[in-house]
Order: sequence, then structure tokens, then C-alpha cells
Amino acid sequence: MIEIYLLEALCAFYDYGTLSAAAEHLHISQPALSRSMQKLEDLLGVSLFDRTKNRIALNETGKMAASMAKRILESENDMITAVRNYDSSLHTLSAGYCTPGPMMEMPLHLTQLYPKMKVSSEMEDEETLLKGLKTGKYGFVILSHAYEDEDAISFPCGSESLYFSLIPAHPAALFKDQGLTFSQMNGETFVMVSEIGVWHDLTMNMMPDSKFVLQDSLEALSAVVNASTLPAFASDLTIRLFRSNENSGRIFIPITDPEAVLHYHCAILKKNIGKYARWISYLKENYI
Amino acid sequence: MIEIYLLEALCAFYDYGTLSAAAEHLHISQPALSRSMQKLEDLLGVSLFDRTKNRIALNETGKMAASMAKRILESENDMITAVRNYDSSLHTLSAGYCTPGPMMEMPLHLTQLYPKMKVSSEMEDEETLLKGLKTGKYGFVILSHAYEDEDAISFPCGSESLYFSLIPAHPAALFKDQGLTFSQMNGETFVMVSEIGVWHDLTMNMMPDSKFVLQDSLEALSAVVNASTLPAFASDLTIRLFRSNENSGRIFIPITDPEAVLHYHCAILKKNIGKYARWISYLKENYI
DNA sequence: ATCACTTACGGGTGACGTAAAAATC
DNA sequence: GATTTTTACGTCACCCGTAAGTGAT
Repeated sequence: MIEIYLLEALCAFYDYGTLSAAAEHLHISQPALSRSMQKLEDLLGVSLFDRTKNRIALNETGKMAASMAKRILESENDMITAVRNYDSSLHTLSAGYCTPGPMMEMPLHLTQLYPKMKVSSEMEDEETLLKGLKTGKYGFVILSHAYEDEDAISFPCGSESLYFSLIPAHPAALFKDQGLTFSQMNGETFVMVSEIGVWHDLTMNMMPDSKFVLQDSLEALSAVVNASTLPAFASDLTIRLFRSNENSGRIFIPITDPEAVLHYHCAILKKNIGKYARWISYLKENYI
Repeated sequence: MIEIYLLEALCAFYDYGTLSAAAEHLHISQPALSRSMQKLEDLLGVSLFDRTKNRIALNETGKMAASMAKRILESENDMITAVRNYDSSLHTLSAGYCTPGPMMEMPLHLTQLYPKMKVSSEMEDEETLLKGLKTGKYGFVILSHAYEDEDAISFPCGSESLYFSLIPAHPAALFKDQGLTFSQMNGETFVMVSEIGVWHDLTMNMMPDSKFVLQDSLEALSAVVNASTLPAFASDLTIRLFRSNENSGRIFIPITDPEAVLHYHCAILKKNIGKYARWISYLKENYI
């Protein structure tokens, strides 16, 4: 059988035209490459080159062989990455989320439930989530609504309530106990993170007159929040996760509109229910 | 890069289930195969097997890798044969014939005109010949009629006249000088070779009441002809080629029907005219 | 003189086989 | 006890690099 390194050598020569140049790119000496080409011809029992005393070039057969060799090398590389990806997929729990809240919290529980598995998380719009669920990219997805079809089911798995995050000096801070509505704060300028999934459209719609200063990351948001007096957002979930926020001196005022509460649903392909059985029962027992 | 021998080892294990059995089929020792499998896992950075102390089996990833490896091995084998065939085709003049006469004579001239080329000859029915011409299987084909289309041309290149071959004692031997017609011999039993291309249908049609005792080879025919009194066939071409037939004591009587003369045409793809220029001009100057 | 390829020669990596150990049936 | 896999060890093949040789530009 002809080994791969010979095919690589042939392709390199095809690409670079001379033995010297090809050898350099292969990080081998030129005589070594010369011998490899001879060996390849010998193994094939076919002449691949037109040789003059100090010049060598592929003949018709050689060009044909090189192009086929290139295809083989590609399939081998494809195989290698495919095998690695497949192995990785067997050891990875991949999930898609519609908002950052569950995406921050659920992986913690997943790693505890499946200590040997890697956990990968992505935030996407809900259409992309469902597509990824179908294609197997995601093992499950967290949506802001129920979903059902012939292949998939969903079940409620928790909720998240939005809060205004205000400095104590803010006039609306007086409503600390009774809560506020979106319309009461409409027109104010807010600081918020850009990647917040479905929260984005929701706040835009509920407070059409407000302006939103977007930050790239939670770190950036945190810095701005601490340094400015602008109102921001929080949620029961983030307040619980980041107790450090207490240091910010902000007070959190619940938003009383029903739209300010997202009811999350975990959607999963029926065929994967077995694989995720532990996760599903955990979710059902411990709403987020 | 992962060498082919590792993929072969993986496939062998996939096929035979145990290292011992696979090693035996690979003609290597079992520890060598064990090491190869470890090396393959190492190169891929992935575990391919479920191992117990004295048992080893492919896991999901391993099965997947084996099936992809099998595809790669197949493409390499395909490449090897394709390269060899292509090389061979570059050094071979391949022709198809509708009758044995030209197929016996033309290769002699071809090897003289192209001393470095191999010459391959096949006899087929005319439909198969034209298909083979189109696909490049044949460089040219010899037909019993003219042929022309957008890709191919043909030109007359000789003829062959059929004779009856009779023992001198046969009543019809009296017609030695004036010739005979098919109908005059209709009803007789003939000895003839089975592989005679279009001659076969022709004689059947012209002498529907005759029986034909078929022989597999020219040698068999020759033996039967010498040993029996049955009439047989010859042609100007075979008479010329096998002067030894004079020893058979047979006399050859020309058949006077116009159907007893085949007018051969050499058909060739237009794009190959250049490659076969010497052959074409030779044929046009020296009708067969 | 320089460049490009081939041949010659010596060295080191690594794949192999044998032998032995461990574990399961 | 037989079978199967892994580890250990010594051997040898073979691929490599350096050096020298040949011919062309």
C-alpha cells in the first residue's frame, strides 16, 4: 500500500514545481523528496515524470495522480476532523439559550449532573435555536415560550423577572416596595448589555421613548453601572447569581408589568429524552 | 499525518473483531497491531476503543472512524488502479473489430508503425464498438459499414471476401473457377469458429437451411477441418495470412453473392485523428 | 558559477517480532 | 488451561540528512 507521506510529497511537488521548493515546504531535504518520488513511481509501477538530467516535471499520468492524491489527502483530513468532532460531540452537552440568565445558571447544574461531560452554551434568537435543535447542534434549547412538534417536546423550567437597577438618589427609587411599570420609566436612558437575547426587543417595545447605551460585556456594564447614575436592568436571577452587585449600592425595583416575567421552556428532541433524563428530572424538580 | 497502514489496521480490526484475528490477516504480530491502535488513538487525540483487561472493542467513535477509514482506503485503491489504467491507456493503442480478419491483420501493422506502444484488440458487435469508441475505450473501431456523426468520422479501409473451403472430393468442388452462391450450398453442414463477428449473422441469413458446427478456437477449427470432410469457410484474408492452409488439401471457392464481400470502414473520433495520423494515412494507402 | 536533480553513505527513528505478564473465560 | 491484550526488549528496515557527482543554464 502507498503511504500518505508519498502522496503528500507528490502534491507538494505538484504545487511547487521543483523538488527543491517542495522539499523546503515539506521540511525535508531535497534528496529525500527525490527518493520519495522514485519510490512512488516504483510502487505504482508507472512513470510519473519527464526527467532530463537536471530537470524533472510531472507527465500526464503524474498530473492525474497528483490530483487524485490531493483528493485523498483531503478526505483523510476530513476524516480526522470528523472523528474528533464526533468524539467531542459524544462528550459534550450542547445547549442553546434565548437569554443570558439561564445560560449563566444552567451550565453550573449541568457540570454537576454530568461531571465527565464538557458543557457548551450559546445564545441565539429562537428561530436559530430551533433549527440547531433539529440538526443536533443543541441537545436542548431554552425558549421563552412552549414548543411542540412531531420530533420535539418542551416543558416549563423556570422564570426570570426583570428589575430596574437604580441609584438610591433616583426619584423612582421611592417605588422600591411597590414596584414600577415600564411606562413609568419610559424615556429614561438605560445602560445595558448588548447580548441579552429576547430581553432586547422586549425592553425596546415596552419603552419606545428610552435610549439604551449598549455595553459589550458584563464587565463593561458593571464598570459603567458603578461609575454612572444611569438606570440599568437586573433580574431575580442575576441578583441571585451576583451577590457582589450589592456592593454597587444600587437598589433593585421589580417591574410589575406581566411582560417583565419570562417563563422559560426547555425544548428537546423526543429521541434525546433518554440521554438527558437526569437533566430533565432535575429541571422539573428545581425550577430556575 | 496519519499513515495508511494505521487505517488498514483499524479496518482489519473492524472486520475481524479481535486484535489476534486482524493481525493474522494483516500478516503482522498481534502486539504490533495493538501498538498501532494505540498510536492511532494518540494521533487522533481521541479514544477509539472500550478496553477491559483482556478484551478490546470499538466504541462509537471507533466504528465511525473505521467506516471513514474504509472509504479512504477504497479511494486510495481506486487511485492506484486509475493511475495504472491511465498510464496504460497512454501507451496502448486499443482497437475494436467487427470480424476476426482485420483483428488478425491490423495489429501486425500497428506494432510496426508504433513500436513503443502496446496494442490491444477486441471483437464486439457493432453497437458495442461504437459505444466503446465514444467512451474512449477504443482508439478506433473497424466496422462493416460507414459511420459518421458530430464526434466521429469513418473511411473505407479494405474489404474481405468469403470463400467456401471444400475437400476436392466435394461435388461443388467442380465450381472452383466460376465460384458458388450461398444458395447453392444452402442445406449443407459447415464447420466454423464461433467468434466471427458479423459473419455469423450473415451466413445464417444467407443459408437458413444449413447447420453450423461451432468451434471455440482457430486451432480447434483447423483440427476439425483437417480431420473431416465437412465444408467450411475461408476468406481472401485468412487464405493470405495462413498459407499453411495449403497443407490442408482444401480448395477455396469464391462466393459470388455481393453479400459475401464485407467493405470495412475505420471509424475514429475526430479529436483523435491527430494521434492516429500515421495509422490513418497508412490505412488509406494500404487497403487491407 | 550556480542551480537542480541523482547517487552514495552513515545514522537514528520507529515499526516489527519474540517473550513474558496479566486477566478473563 | 486456553485465549486475548498489554508491556518490555532487542533487532532491523527504512527514511532522513549530508556529501559528492553530473549535467544544464
